[in-house]
Amino acid sequence: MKQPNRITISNIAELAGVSKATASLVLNGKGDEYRVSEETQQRILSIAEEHRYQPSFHARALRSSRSHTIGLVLPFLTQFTNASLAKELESLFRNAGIQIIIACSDEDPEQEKIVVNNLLQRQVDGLIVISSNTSDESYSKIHSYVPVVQLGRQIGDSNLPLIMTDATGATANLIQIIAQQQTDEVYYFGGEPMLTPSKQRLEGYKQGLTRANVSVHNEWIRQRNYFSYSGYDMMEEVCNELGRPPKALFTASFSLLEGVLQYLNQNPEMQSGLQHLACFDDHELLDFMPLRIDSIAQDYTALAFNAFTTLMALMEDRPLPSPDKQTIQARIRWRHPESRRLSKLMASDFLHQK
Amino acid sequence: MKQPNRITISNIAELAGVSKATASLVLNGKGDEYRVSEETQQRILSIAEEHRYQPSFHARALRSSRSHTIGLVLPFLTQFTNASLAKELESLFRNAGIQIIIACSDEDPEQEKIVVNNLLQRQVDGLIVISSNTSDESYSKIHSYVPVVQLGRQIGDSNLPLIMTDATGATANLIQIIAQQQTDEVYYFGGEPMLTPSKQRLEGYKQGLTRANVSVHNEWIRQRNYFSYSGYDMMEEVCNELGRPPKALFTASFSLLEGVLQYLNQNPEMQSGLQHLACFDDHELLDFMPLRIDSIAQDYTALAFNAFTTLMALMEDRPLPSPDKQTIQARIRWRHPESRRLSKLMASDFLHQK
DNA sequence: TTGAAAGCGCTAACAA
DNA sequence: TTGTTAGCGCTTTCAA
Repeated sequence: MKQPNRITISNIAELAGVSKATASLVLNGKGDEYRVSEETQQRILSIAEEHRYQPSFHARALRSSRSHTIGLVLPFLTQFTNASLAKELESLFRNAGIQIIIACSDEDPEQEKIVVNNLLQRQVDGLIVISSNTSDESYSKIHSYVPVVQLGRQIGDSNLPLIMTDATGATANLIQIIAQQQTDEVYYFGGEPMLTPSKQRLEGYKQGLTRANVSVHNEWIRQRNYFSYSGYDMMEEVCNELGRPPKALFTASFSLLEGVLQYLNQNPEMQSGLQHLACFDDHELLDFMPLRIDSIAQDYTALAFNAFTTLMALMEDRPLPSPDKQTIQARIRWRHPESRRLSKLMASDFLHQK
Repeated sequence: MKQPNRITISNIAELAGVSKATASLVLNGKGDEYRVSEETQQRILSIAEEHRYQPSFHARALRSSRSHTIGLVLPFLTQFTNASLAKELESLFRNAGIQIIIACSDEDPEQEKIVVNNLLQRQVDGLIVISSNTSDESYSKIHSYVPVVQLGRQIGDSNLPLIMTDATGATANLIQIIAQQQTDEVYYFGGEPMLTPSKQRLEGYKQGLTRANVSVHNEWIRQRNYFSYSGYDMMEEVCNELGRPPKALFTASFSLLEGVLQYLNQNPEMQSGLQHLACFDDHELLDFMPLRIDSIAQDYTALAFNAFTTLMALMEDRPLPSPDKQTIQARIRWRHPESRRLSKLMASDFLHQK
């Protein structure tokens, strides 16, 4: 399967009776700048069009050491959050003439190293990472020659540019409302405790309880990893311990919620008594669930857009349009009728105070 | 943001006191073949390792006109089906040393043309397309120099290699069981009628009705496009016409089902009377829905794997491992208790006949 | 057993 | 206003 005889800039130049250099200038829109005569320009352009000239990407990349390609590293493409971010980014960068290469780490730091290396070998001009690492050591090195932007998750306490959701704030607001209704107990199921989003969500949970005057019980807090089976396992564990389901439960991710739902589906007797179920991240289908699950919806468009502008600025050596660390507000989707009522109440209280 | 002084093969050669050519040979594992002395080989290899030599991707691509990159064109990354396929393909190709570039067409043939052009410009070595086109004209041309594999959807009656789900068979089986329970009416909501999967699903629907001795009523069949709002609109339309919901309804995609569910959520009075709801494509969350929705689960792993082996064979000019057109069986997820009972009955009948 | 040299397609100094 | 030239980093004859 061999390439057809690609038409090169030399061919075009020859056909137009000019030199490669002139052709290159014109084809790159620098014709006027270098004062190539209008007539020559037209000739070159029309010949190029006629022959459907397409500059060779790799030649250009080799020459200019810019590949017009960036890498996006993420754990799983099948997680709705990641797919949404990828989709938004893909379209933003494509419109800017930049291809984005998606690489999956499967939430595995080793794998992540491999795929990042791969991307660097391809001379990506920039990197957006939703990292599974807890140390930014390697990324800091990389950042010294290829800009790196952290999206959605902070790697340890990295100083690299970061765009993420205000998880603490949103979680605190959500938990506060739930804890006001369910002062006896509010359980928390989380993923890898070392990941920054986990810390923030847990912090938000604690703040929420405190604001509702409910003291934090450590036995309410369970953390494992973000795979859905962990949600299942933790739910099973708690239900067995209590001999009943928890009265209120917040899961720090949608995947964990799926595990919990699976458990409930297999053990329907555990559904009654579970008064409040809520989770971080949102899905349209939650609107049609019998359980009224409150959820936190991240703003993918804003997250992607800010990551885009930040990386573009870095790649073009422009000053950053906004601070290094950017926090995007999330929106809480109230589905539980009582939660909805209370949240409205609180909002109006807030207005009155003003 | 400039690249660090990349270490090139010339550097390595110089440090090892050999020529670029020798270094290249050794670094590409052709040392023995060309009988480079063991000692020289070791020297070159260890120096390369020490300096973490990484060959320049673009130089190599320029020289060999193979980019070790393939393109994957799909409508939306946020659709679970596409994300699942992309994920499987990404890992298969990565393990084979090939990067995959994902490009979204947003289900728009014009956009698709643009992104495909983009990919070709990057000299992808192959193309996997989940196309929104109805004519394979341009792909046929492309296929003459870059192999193209159709995945999940056939473009018109294209002869290009094709891997897809046996939608007709699965849909027929599903509909047959439903129609046996609900002989009065079984509605069908579909997407773009010109797309092959639409035709196959509709064909399966008709076969299923026929097998159940229910005659096809054209007013049961509505087709628009695959966006979820169309599901909503069609549902609204039918409910208004009938003054009640249809007794049984099959949607040709998950997205259409979402629209239907949204309508039902906003018009809860229309939920009673809707005895059977089923759809093409599956989602874990359906297990937790109050409505027992039967669904058809495609086998993403098999689809991706076959697309992978087929494209690899084409790229390496090997004979195809399997026929040009490959059909993958789907699995029906019975959730409605009566459907489940009937389907088991039928399976055992089938065994008895044997 | 190794090296010299050509060239993939492109851009950008520098000349003319 | 346009052309000449020198590489970017690599592979691959061909020659030694």
